[in-house]
Amino acid sequence: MRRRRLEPDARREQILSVAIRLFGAKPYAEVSTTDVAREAGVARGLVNHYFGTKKDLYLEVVRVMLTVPDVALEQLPEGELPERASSIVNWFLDVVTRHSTSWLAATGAGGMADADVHDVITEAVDHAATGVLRALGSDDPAPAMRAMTRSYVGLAIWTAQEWLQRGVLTRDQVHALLVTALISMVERVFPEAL
Amino acid sequence: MRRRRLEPDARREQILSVAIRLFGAKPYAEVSTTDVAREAGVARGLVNHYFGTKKDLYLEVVRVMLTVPDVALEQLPEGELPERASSIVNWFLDVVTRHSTSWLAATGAGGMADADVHDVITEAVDHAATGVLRALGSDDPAPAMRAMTRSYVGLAIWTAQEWLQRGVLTRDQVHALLVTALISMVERVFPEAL
DNA sequence: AACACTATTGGCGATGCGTCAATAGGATCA
DNA sequence: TGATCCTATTGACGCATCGCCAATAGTGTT
Repeated sequence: MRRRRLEPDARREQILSVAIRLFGAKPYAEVSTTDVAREAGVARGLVNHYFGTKKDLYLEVVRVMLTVPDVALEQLPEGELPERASSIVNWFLDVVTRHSTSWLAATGAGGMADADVHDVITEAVDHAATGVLRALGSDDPAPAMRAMTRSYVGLAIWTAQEWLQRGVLTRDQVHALLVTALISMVERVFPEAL
Repeated sequence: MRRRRLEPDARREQILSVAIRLFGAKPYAEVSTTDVAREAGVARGLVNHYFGTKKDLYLEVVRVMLTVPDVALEQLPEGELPERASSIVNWFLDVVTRHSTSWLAATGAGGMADADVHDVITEAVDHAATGVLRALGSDDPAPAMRAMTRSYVGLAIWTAQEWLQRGVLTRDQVHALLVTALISMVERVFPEAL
């Protein structure tokens, strides 16, 4: 058996891409490190060598899955609340649509839901909440306001899953629901909560 | 070793209660069938005999965890929308508070998030959505309306977790957020979505 | 007291994971 | 070009868990 020797970065990247594909297609428990190694054309021990434990590898995969280019977040329209809400929701739906499969795998069924994974997802949600708050013009919100925004992001995630997995709602309906919910939250809840 | 012989129902019940306790305290992967058997004072093979595979046992556990006495759902106040919304939210928060640990384990971190488990949770969410819709006086809603209500239940679950795990929000704030969101949804989204 | 029914046991085989000493690819240098 | 060194890579060992099934032993019945 002829073996090929790669730069550590390249090998790591290759194994990671295989893992992303497999964990995106099947749930955690149904993907063995043997599978990853075989598809990468590599000994199983090498996977452990680069990523430590299997859970560590999965955490890396989830991190990549949830990492999202937030360039678009920097250049949001200046208009009134409805315009800003609409555009941030559109941005979110675009992201989810583009990475739908891996995104569903990371947040919904197919994951692992252990404590560490939960932390990674929580961090991503918090990041998204920051983006939403910034889009609303609030750069340094009160803790309660930030917490409620995290809940809103949860609604967005949940609704996106409902949309993509069940197919009952149209994108326009999802958009309307999320925009309305966001505006209502800002107008009716935030003023009283602070 | 003296062994005790029980009625199948009793033995099954006993093992199940042990499993509920363990799966409520530790995530799926960290609970072995050996643990369950040991704590139940029983051979490991017996667990398989009564519940089949480990996942089957876990599914049974999640079902029990999510099963909720919906007697209170039958007798909801007759008042206007705000009153009805407030009482259904209160009912939900009461349930979550009472079964908080097992409830968090079933819906959030600590679970397994495989496809079958996801189905069980989805079913429970759908059941809760039915309750909400009934509280709103809608017994046979359009599919889109039902789907949006499922999303709302998702918001409620997410917010409850935010509340119980992070402790940033107070119960009153959670209540206000959920009631407002529900009313907004009914008033602003449902009329246009149908 | 002997029997029959079946709840219960304990061990077998398979699979997956983490680790580590041994191996060999390939760049460097004489 | 051929010897040498560094380290990327391998393969196997030990351990844990799981599903399965034939053997065993409670317990009510005759």
